[in-house]
Amino acid sequence: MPAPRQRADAVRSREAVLDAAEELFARSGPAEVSMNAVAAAAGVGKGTVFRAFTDRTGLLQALAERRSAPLRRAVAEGPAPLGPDAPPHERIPAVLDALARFKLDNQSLHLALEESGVSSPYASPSYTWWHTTLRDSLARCTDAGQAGFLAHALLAAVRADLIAHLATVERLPFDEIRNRLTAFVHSVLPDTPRA
Amino acid sequence: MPAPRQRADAVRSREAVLDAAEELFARSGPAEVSMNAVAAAAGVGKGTVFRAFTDRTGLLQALAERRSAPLRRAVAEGPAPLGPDAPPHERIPAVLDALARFKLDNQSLHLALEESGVSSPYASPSYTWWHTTLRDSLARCTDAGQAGFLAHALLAAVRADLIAHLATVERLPFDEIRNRLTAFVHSVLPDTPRA
DNA sequence: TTGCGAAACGGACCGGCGGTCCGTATGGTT
DNA sequence: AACCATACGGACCGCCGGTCCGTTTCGCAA
Repeated sequence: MPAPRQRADAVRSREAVLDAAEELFARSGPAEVSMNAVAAAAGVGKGTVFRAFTDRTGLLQALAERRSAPLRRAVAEGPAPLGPDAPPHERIPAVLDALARFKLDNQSLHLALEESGVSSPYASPSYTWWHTTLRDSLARCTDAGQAGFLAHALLAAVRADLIAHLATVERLPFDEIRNRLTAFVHSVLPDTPRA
Repeated sequence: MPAPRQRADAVRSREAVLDAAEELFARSGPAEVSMNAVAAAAGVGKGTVFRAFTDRTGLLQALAERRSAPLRRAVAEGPAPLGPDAPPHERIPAVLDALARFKLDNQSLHLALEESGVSSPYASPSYTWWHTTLRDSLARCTDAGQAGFLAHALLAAVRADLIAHLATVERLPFDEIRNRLTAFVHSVLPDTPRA
């Protein structure tokens, strides 16, 4: 099964839909954008959208995937402070900081993702990847069981809706968020000077 | 405006709907239950449901309100360790522990609530109340700004979907969750012995 | 007890959603 | 050039949350 290949028009459509969706989501809230609207904006039939992405959640995930690829690469194989070679005390705060910034920059997309579908965000492969990465770094500072929970707790602190709330409702400037988040992360890492 | 009074049938209906909804939500997942189904199960017309609760979110909130009243009372005016007289180092872990247990016991309801509607859970009065309570306790251990963020972070660690994930997917027994949560909370409180 | 206006009832109805289906058009291959 | 697999598009479906309005019920006052 050497790669089923895709027809040229198919890839063109796929790209067009992705672009249109990105545009629409950026402009208005997550639940406001219907699949119909996406199809129309992409200049494509509805069926095409669903063939390419299966369902709404699929489209959202593909979008998030594309958008987050650079950050994930930076964490998976980049240089310090994000990359795997950085010492945990440096890497963990850096990763959370980057995640917070990323979620803030892509608010509507993440809100859409976290609330889409019936299932929790915890089921998504993306969450699992971040959790694993973080847990492995944490395991170098804490005992294993606690590392797993801690990774969840840290990720919970940068959930899109919380960050959005801090920025939008509480009107905290991003630097404030960043400072408090960093202080929080340090307080959770053992053997680290308190802020 | 001394209290508009309500007709007897209205209160009867309201109660019936609440009961039926509680039953249905407990039995199956949150998104699975339609307003139609609730109305039918309550032996009541759809219009009645909407007159009593305005919309889906309203029903969910009313349900959560009713269910959480005892816990909120215990925290607002009960004895230590939950009540306001308990010292922060004792009260904060106790409150989070109680919240975790509560969310686990009422999974489907809370999942429904957190994902309902367009708006984030952070907009609900209920969240605000918990946040304020926690922040005020925290303010006795930390500087004010950090207390606000910390309260958010702690509450994020007991979000319904996370707790549900730990219990259901990771199959952690509740006591494990409780232990790790408590250890986490302590690590965040300054001037407290580490576990 | 009866009469009557206000309040609540119920379910047909609406617009719009996510998702499917299938006749038609368009690659790519020989 | 001919052929068929693949992709296209948009009419169509079932269902949902929410509204509307003719009918029933409640409770007060005569």
